[in-house]
Amino acid sequence: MSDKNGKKADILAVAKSAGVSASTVSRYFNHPELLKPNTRKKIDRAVRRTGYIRNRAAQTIHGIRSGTIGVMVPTLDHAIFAEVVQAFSDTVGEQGFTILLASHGYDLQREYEILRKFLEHRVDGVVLTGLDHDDAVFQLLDRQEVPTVLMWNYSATSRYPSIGADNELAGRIIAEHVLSLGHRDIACMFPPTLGNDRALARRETVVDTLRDAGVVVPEAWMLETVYSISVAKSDAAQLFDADRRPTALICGNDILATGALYGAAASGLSVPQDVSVVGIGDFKGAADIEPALTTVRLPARRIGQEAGQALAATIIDPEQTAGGSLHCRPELIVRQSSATRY
Amino acid sequence: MSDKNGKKADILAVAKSAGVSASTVSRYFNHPELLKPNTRKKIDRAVRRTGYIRNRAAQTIHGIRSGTIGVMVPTLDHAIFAEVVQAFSDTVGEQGFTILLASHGYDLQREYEILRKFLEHRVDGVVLTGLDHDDAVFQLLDRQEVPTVLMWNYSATSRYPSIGADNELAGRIIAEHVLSLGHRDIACMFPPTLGNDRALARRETVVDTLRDAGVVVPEAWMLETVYSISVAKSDAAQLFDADRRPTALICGNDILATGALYGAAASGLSVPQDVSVVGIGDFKGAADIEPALTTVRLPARRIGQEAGQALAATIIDPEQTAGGSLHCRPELIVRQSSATRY
DNA sequence: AATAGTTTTGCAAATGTTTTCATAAATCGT
DNA sequence: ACGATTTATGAAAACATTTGCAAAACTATT
Repeated sequence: MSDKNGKKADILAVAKSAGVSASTVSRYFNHPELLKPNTRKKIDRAVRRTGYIRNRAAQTIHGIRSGTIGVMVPTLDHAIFAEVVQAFSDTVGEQGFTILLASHGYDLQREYEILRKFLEHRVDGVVLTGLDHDDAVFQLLDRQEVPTVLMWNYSATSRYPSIGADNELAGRIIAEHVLSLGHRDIACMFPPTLGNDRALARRETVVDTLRDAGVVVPEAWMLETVYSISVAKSDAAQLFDADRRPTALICGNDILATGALYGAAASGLSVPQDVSVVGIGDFKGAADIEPALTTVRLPARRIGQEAGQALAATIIDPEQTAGGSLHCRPELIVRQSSATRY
Repeated sequence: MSDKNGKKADILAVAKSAGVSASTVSRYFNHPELLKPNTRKKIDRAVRRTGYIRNRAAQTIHGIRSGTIGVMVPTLDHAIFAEVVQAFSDTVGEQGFTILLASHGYDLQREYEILRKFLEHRVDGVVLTGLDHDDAVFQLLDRQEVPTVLMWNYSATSRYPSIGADNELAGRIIAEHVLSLGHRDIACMFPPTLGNDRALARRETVVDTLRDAGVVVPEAWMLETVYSISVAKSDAAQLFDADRRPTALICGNDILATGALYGAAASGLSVPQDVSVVGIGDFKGAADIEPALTTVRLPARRIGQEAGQALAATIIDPEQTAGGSLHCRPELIVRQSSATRY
């Protein structure tokens, strides 16, 4: 069925099989309108016959775009990042890009190494998660002049265009919500903030907002809990079983909040009557849990799309679309897990 | 600080800057042991000075491996796939591979297109999710002779090495568990099976196993529910609110089961006293929900690792490790959501 | 100091494509 | 049927590397 069954077909094999030159075959793919319909047909058949597949590596060394975008996330194990990546990938996929994906596990040194790998592959652009990165990372990006967007977080003053939610705002929103319900005895549960600027931003703002309202969170109520429902559950249960307990618990993300909800149940407390529990994120399922979780929505899907849109645009026309950061505003979603202190 | 600040540095710029030839620089990267320590040092400095980053595209056209692996999943929005991908990526990352990731959204035609893209990028290997794929996909793989593994599902007779769990077995295990508890009035809730061989395999086997035990599931109890906690919740609630209701509900995955648990609560039923609910998957959080979910564990993490291991091995030494499928056995995890019919 | 052997380096060809430029073929008006 | 345009094709250079081979630079041995 196929010519030259031995080695894999290259453009020359196709040319030979079609009785034309390599240049013509190249044009067949890149500028088909320049070919006579008849030649086009001949080449078409030859391509089929030989099973030829274009070699992007060979194109790339001509300075042609590689058609890849490097995407870096801390981990895919958090549904929220998976969602962002999915949306991003779909969006740029429509424009013909394929993503190179890697996760650094909150290790900034690894992030640098992976970025180098991306650049070795001559990605047309890169997306990093969050605003804070090793200085070496930024230097590398500067030097290589590769289109970059920082996604997930937003800051007007970020070093590269940032597209995402303002996590400080998210923290403020949820803190103000809890305060507005009259709570004064408030505990916090946040993930470790090392190498995680999102979590850090949220925590700081929550604490600040509470303090500005005259509420200080006692040391013992300032929980640092790893990203895990079961750990959050037991940490929360322990908190609730203590002599004195808070009337509200602000969690750094919905996973912790979910665990906290279970923890409350395990301690025999009912939410929101005995204690209010709130999260940040509006992860999938937050609406469905019992009781439905009050939280701040970080629009993951939209962020992924906007980031994809923006990066693809910059890659395709570097002049035009340089620079714009975009804020995907977080939004308070009040459900059943929070109520007025009574 | 850097020479030739204009254009991006290539190997020749480094060579010039170090006062050696391009070949020597190439060897510096590929066979450093062939260089004199002194030359090595000179080149080292020149690389730093010029900010040179190797161009894998240019290497790839010499038949050198591209260092990429194409990974195709239906979607990243299911935590379980995200988990597999994460494990896979980490595993092959250790061997220096970066993954090209794409999702086809259960559209087999798109899968073919994406596979072509992968091949254009000259991936060193590809991973597909599940056993069933368009014939064109298999033909392409055959023809291009690219190392391939099918992950997530296992079958001894798969067309390419498959590494994953036997979904039929998973279905049988959970069905037998429910039967063993004495249930006879059993409902099923499965996702749409179009383009989803995993779900199909599970459903078929569940139904068969029940029938073999003399239990037939009435039409009205055979729910087809999209992958969504909230939809599952309302579907389950509707099921439970009917005149006659089952004493057990077998769900095709843990997301549906989670929804069903909420649905039961909404209908005022307690699990497992009034009704047993079981899932398949053992997704993260299945252990933590109230009541903790009885399910069949599909070892996602392990599957990703094993698949990565196997594929990397085949790529690095194609002769040695051709072919081995591997079964990551599913395992019944009995928790609180199932109990003897009473 | 000269020879043989070994290690290190450079030259040039090769890799699979795109693209510029030149040429051949087709089309057109007369 | 003729030259003038226009259109379609091919030859060769370019891209950033690697690699086989040969030359050059060392070492060791006498």
